[in-house]
Amino acid sequence: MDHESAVLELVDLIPSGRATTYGRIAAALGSGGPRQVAAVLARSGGAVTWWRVVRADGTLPPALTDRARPHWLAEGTPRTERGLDLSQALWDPCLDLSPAELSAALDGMAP
DNA sequence: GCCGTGACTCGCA
DNA sequence: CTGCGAGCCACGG
Repeated sequence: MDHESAVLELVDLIPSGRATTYGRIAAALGSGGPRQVAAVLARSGGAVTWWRVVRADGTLPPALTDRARPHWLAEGTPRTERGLDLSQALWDPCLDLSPAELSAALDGMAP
C-alpha cells in the first residue's frame, strides 16, 4: 500500500451528497499534506469521485467548479454560490468513517 | 538522489 | 471583505 493508493481509496469512500477537503484527507492519512492529495487527484485524471473533494473554504478553482457543479446538483450536495456549504456537507473520514473502514482504506499507513 | 512543481492552508496586513 | 507570503511534501523529470 502506498500513499497514492490510500488517497484514491479514501476519496472513493466519500458518500454521495457529501464532501470533504484536501486537508481532512491528508489528516486522516496521517502523512503528506493537502497538496499531495491534490497532486494525486490531478494525476488520477477523473478515475475517482474528485468532485467530492474541495478546498478548506468549500470552493474549487473555477475551471473545476464548472465540471463539479452538475455532480453536486445530481447528488444534492449542500451548496453555496461560490462552492459547497461545508457546514452541512462536510464528511470527515476520522469522524464519519468507522475505525474498521478507515483502517481498511489506510491498510496500515497511519500509526 | 537532487530539484521544480502545485486541484492547498493558514496567519497576518 | 481581498491579497500576500511562507510552509508544506509526495510526485515526476
